[in-house]
Amino acid sequence: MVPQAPNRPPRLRRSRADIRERLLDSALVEFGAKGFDGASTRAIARRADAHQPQINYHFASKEALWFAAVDHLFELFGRAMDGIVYPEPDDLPAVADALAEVIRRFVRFTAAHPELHRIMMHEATEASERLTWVIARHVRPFYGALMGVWGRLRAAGIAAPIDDAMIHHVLTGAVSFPFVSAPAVRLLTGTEPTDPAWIERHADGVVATFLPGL
Amino acid sequence: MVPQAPNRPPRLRRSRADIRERLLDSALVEFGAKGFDGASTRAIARRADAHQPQINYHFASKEALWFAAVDHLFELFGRAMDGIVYPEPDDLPAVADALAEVIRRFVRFTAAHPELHRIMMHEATEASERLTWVIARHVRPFYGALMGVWGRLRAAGIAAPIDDAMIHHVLTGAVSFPFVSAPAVRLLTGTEPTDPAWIERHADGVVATFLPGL
DNA sequence: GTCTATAATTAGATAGAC
DNA sequence: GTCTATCTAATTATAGAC
Repeated sequence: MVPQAPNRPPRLRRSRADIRERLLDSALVEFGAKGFDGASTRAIARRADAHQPQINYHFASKEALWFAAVDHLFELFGRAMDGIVYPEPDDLPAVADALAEVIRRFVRFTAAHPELHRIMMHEATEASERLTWVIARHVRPFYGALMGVWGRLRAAGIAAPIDDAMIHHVLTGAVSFPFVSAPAVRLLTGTEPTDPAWIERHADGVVATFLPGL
Repeated sequence: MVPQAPNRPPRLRRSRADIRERLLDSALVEFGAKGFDGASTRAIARRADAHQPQINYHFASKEALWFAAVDHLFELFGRAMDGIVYPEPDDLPAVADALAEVIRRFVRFTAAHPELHRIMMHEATEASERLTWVIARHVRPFYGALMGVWGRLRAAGIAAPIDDAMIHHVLTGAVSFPFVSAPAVRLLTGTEPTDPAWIERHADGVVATFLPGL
């Protein structure tokens, strides 16, 4: 019974203050690529250059890590919408301009952070506590804001003829699917959805299509 | 050493000729809800009222089951498009009518079989052999057909101003996202995406939005 | 707080009785 | 072809040295 095996590799200690943030970023990529069940905590830790048990140390569980990572990402999304000026509801052309700006920022954010809607897509295919939580906490505010103006924009002939109850998901699908499916876009079209010109063309197209009366 | 334990449950034999098809249908639901990695062969077998090893008997592996199930589903999709009359390419109004009919059938099929684009979404978030295979085998033909007419419809002022390289994914996202995310739609809007009236309103909205010059 | 070791569970696949 | 039992590997989580 030797107290220390002779050829055990030396214990490397990699102390870093930002390990929590690195784990959050890594979790977003892995959850976005594989979904909650498909992603493994080992892969998340490896990508963050950490050890698997550190996830249970810095977060309570795999699920707690998921909630923290999604909170973090929606915080970034909210920040991307900062500074939008919401005009008087009766000034419909100004409302349309503001919505166009929201759509453009939505496109750019989704291009920069495809993980958000990748995770939403993975989750939205099946009812779950995680889905209920993310919708109540993060999605409903944006849905409510769009509901408040879409009907009036349609009546004024500015917005495309899509039902109020459907516009949120139709618009979200049109905006985010090319970035969520970026690997498929590359295979199918040979174009690069992270190219800035690609992103702006996509934003122009979506705005012109969904707000044709602008 | 008793040759037969006394209280072992009796061996129930459930022989069914349609077990292969039941496994395919079950696999589509489970792969659609959880993705390839998240779905378990035990859950797939349970839903088909079969035993887990029967998957390895009737199919070579979990992956072979995935390929067979996706092949089966795209076969149904192709059948849903049967009978579409493709007019002369120069008769643009007739081409637009045909495309509108394709979109309507696409909407109805996705409503009836949300598993197809659920599986596509799960797969498209990460490059893989499965993604490469399904795009080359099943997606590219439809992409090619749309490419052939979209530019001319745009030039004629019939189609919405979306780039040729983007229209496939923008349209697919707009059509399928509400059905792929049906659990989210129910939570967020309180409406039911499988309701026939809902489906037709969605089809009308997408056709009018993407083919405004019709 | 980081690390090794491992417990407890579950995964896909296989062997062989029936 | 169906079924029970089981193998091997991978999973999340925990215990305890450092």
